[in-house]
Amino acid sequence: MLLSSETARKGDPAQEQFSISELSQEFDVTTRAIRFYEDEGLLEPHRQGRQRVYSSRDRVRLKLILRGKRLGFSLSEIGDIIDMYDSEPGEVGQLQYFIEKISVRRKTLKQQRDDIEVTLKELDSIEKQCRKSMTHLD
Amino acid sequence: MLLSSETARKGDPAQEQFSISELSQEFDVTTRAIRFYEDEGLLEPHRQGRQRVYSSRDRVRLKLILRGKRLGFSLSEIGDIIDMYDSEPGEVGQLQYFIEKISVRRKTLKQQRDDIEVTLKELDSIEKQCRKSMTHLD
DNA sequence: ATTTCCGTTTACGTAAACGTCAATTAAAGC
DNA sequence: GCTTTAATTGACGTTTACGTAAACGGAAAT
Repeated sequence: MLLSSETARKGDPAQEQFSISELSQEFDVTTRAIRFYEDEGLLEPHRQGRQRVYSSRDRVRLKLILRGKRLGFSLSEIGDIIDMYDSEPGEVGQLQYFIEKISVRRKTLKQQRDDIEVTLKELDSIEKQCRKSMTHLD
Repeated sequence: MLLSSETARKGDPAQEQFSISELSQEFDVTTRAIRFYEDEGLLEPHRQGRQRVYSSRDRVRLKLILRGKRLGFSLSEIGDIIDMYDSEPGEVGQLQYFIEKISVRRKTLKQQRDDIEVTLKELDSIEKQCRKSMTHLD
């Protein structure tokens, strides 16, 4: 036994490999979702026969996808953005595109912050009213 | 002419009335959306004949709906929340529900903040690389 | 041999939040 | 009186991001 499948997979840190269920568990997404991202062109893992084998690069891309989602980007926007991580950093047009997207998102986030603050203040006042009327009933 | 329709509508500040298109323009939502909110039970304006007439209270509710949306709540959640603004502040269960929702949203927002920071840092580094390679070509 | 488990493909289903007609009505301006 | 103009109702269409079920394939465990 020169190389178990384990050592073969984990030997070189830059060449780790992952199954779809491993990634599914690690990032708490369904395998269905991961395959869907592939359908949408956001991932293209290797195959061993028919089975998908994900490299650490694929894993990073998945991370980026999920982060993009949390930031509110659509999958197609995420596709554009992720591809830019791979592309030569010389194409200024793409950089511009990226910067614009980010700036729009930033505005949304600020608006959200303001909204949250207002809402929390109102929450406080409602809570106070509530406690007031509760002690009133003692 | 004792009361023009204008003065009748704007006379008492607490009894202002609005048409669907006025609200639509003020808040930059389509009339379709406003009617949809009504279908979902989030608004119930009066009628003059068949036409919808919105009170300033309806207008406030619409504001709350839109803020809720910006905060990422679903329309049904928004419905629950808005109703609480109207309900007696004695029902603790509802308050509890509200507080939980808010706390979940708060977590999401923090996560978004972190994601944004990471992304912006990466953006910076990409930008630097780009400028570097540009000057390199001079 | 067969159950079990993981994975694959294909395809139809779903939920949310409206968009987009089409047909109708009603009011307002000229 | 006639025509814009604003509003209504009803119904079907649309997009995104998957869920879900069916049917099958290979490998491993019993």
